[in-house]
Amino acid sequence: MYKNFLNLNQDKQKKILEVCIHEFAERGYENASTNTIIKEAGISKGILFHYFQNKRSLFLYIVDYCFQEVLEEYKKYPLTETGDIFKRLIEFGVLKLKLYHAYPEISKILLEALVNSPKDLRLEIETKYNRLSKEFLPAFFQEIDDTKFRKGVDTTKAIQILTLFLEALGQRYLKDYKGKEQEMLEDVDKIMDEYYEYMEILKYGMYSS
Amino acid sequence: MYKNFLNLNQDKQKKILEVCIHEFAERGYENASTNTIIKEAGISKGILFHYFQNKRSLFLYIVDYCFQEVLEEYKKYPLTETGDIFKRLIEFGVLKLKLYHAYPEISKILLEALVNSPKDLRLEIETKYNRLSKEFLPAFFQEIDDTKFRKGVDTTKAIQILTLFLEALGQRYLKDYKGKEQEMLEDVDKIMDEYYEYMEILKYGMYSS
Amino acid sequence: MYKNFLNLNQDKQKKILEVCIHEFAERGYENASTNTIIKEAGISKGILFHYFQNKRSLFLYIVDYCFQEVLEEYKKYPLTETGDIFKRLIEFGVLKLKLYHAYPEISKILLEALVNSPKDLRLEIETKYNRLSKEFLPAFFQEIDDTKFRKGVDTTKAIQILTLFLEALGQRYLKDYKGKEQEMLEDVDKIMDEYYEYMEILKYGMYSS
Amino acid sequence: MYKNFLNLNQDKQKKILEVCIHEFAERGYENASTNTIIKEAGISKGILFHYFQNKRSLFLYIVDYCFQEVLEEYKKYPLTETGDIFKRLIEFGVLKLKLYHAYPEISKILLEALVNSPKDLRLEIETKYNRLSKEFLPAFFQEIDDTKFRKGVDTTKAIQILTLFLEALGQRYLKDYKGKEQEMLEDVDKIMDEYYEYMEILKYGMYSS
DNA sequence: GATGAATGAGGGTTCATTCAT
DNA sequence: AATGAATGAACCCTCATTCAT
Repeated sequence: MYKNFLNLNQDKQKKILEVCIHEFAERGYENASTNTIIKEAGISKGILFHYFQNKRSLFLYIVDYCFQEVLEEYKKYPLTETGDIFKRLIEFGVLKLKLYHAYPEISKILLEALVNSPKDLRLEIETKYNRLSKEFLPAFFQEIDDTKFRKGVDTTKAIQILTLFLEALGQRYLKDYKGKEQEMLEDVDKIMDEYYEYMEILKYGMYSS
Repeated sequence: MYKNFLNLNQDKQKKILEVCIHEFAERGYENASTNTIIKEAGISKGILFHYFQNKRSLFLYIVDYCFQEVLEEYKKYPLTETGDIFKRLIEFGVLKLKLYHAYPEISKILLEALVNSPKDLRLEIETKYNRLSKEFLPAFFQEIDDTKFRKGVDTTKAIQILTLFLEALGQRYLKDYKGKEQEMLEDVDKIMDEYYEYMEILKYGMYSS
Repeated sequence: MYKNFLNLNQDKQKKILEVCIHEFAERGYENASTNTIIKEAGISKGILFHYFQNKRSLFLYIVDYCFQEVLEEYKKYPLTETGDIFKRLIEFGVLKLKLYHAYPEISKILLEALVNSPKDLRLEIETKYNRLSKEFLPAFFQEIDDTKFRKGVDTTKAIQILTLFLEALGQRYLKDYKGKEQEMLEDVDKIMDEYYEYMEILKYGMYSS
Repeated sequence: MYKNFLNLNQDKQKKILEVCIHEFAERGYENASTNTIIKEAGISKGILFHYFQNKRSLFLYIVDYCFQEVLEEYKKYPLTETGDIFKRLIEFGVLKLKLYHAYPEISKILLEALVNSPKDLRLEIETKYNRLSKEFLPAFFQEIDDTKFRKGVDTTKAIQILTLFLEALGQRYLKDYKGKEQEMLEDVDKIMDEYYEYMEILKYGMYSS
């Protein structure tokens, strides 16, 4: 598939990837211009289409690459809080936000690949996403100590709530800090405090004591 | 402004609106093609721009139309639960979900108009949105009985949690039922039950008794 | 030909003519927009093309009208200096400039009709121009007292020189005062003085004493 | 800048230049059609804009090219008469006329580029023109022996007259010989004689003896 | 006579993709 | 492997002109 590209030396690959990520992040799939890409990567029209058959497959490659990239980052920071789901979720939420802001372009591509691309692309990417998250997420919750939940609380439901809520909260932060990545990093402590406050309320509703 | 269009007989208006909504929903503002629109609506290039001066103003009209459309639907279903915020939110969440599924394209346009359009368009739409939601939302929360919250719970924060959570839950349902609008309507009771279960947990964490 | 238009009451005719003159003067034949014309004249698309079959013939009508208009103006100011060609030419030159500036749009149309229009239009207008100027110009020089020229000076040639020179001088003034019609009218005396200076030199070369 | 175009082989460049010159000369900047150009040059839409970024810059290139072309022609015929301004002007006038007729389209473009183009284009071209004419024109008059003028004659005014007159005369010849370039070249001697006659009259009015 | 809705060709420009070199 | 010249469809939009009313 992409072997022509993968045979390139690392530096050139890196350069091209960076340019593509930048362009796709900034302008979205359809508006991204292969012309801009080759100009900024300093490569020729022909060779781009030699590496990646067409724009579509180039984009799929980039999305995949971004995926792997963030996954590896996630793996670099193993979550320490194992027993207490609330603490773990806060850790996870903050990590996510940090990664969003450490790799804003990669994050933007991943977020928007599922929203702004043409239908067929969207579908293709969606299936990959789903496959991956099915492998990844269960591991996250497997060591949870579910004896702490109060009776009458369906643990799965509770986790659902927490996950969904954190997802939504994360997105709200993302929106609020859009274009102010630096500020966000400075506010990490404040954000974590907020996470805690919210979690405290939820915890009260779920835990037994 | 749009009088040329509004003078048209209802059938033709409907047809054109449907085509535009479909195109803008599927491809977004920038990638929507006026060529596709005229082809599918069976009208000429010239007349489209006779009705709506340009693509931009066509889009604004469509967004406005979508707005009115959902607003009217909302008004059709006045929320009955007044005192208990949890019940009211459930009602609201389910209503929202129903509307999402009854008008998936309209909903998509409204959701993405504020996210994926070029900056200037976004700003123009945002101001309209804000004006409307300032009229609409306060009424929603004004009669809430906040004595019911337990001490130590910041009412605003609590409402934030509920709103965010419902938003996220709604989106998950949306995703799950994508393309299966009928099933969704049949499952409304099941969904409401789920809403209740989730809410019960949250309520426990927030209410005093 | 234009009888539909000519049957209109004078006010309506006037209004339409003014609008057309303005549009054609400002934007030239090809860039002039019949849309703009009907909008500003407050008439309908259909009726404009009912009066004048098409844009081409509308333009020809306007050019003709402009022609008649300036010709009439010329006739209003019969040149007083009869014997002395130099004085008459100065009078004529200044009159011309005044008319250019009294009717800048009409003048612009006439000037540019012969330069900026499509080839076939240009040719058609040119023939009319030539026919008219052949009737008009000889009268201008018929009462010239040619005994004043010094021997060896071909009177016809001399008049050619003067005519050409004045033409060129007039155009230079036109260019210099482009967009500053008011200033020009204020400078009329200064301009006449310049005309005199130039003429004095030429006169010295042509007259006998 | 125009390197894509300049890398073309001479024949193709020539062909495209000719077509562009023809189109711009005949229809002016705004009404010239890039569609017509590509059709007549037998090239594709894409490649025209690959050579020249856009219509504007294509036009600027063409104007520049025309400029260089006539300048080179001027240089081929160095003016021999140095002291006597009259003789020199005749030489110059005739040369100009010859060039007008040898390159009617190029001449038309240069003449009208400064008159009929949109304002911003005009300004850009004007600055280039001025820069060039400031290098070129002074040389033309610098060796003039102005002691020959009779007292009371303002040398500058005199030269103004001569220049303006020649300009006007040239334009009349141009008009007379329009479409009959061959005849004109055959009549060069007759024309020069006429120039002489005219000049003789003017000289008499300006020179002292 | 008078309207203005409707047409569709044409405007300049950008684009992903191909292919001879 | 690598280049970039070349293609032509597609982009939004404007236009003179027609014709049913």
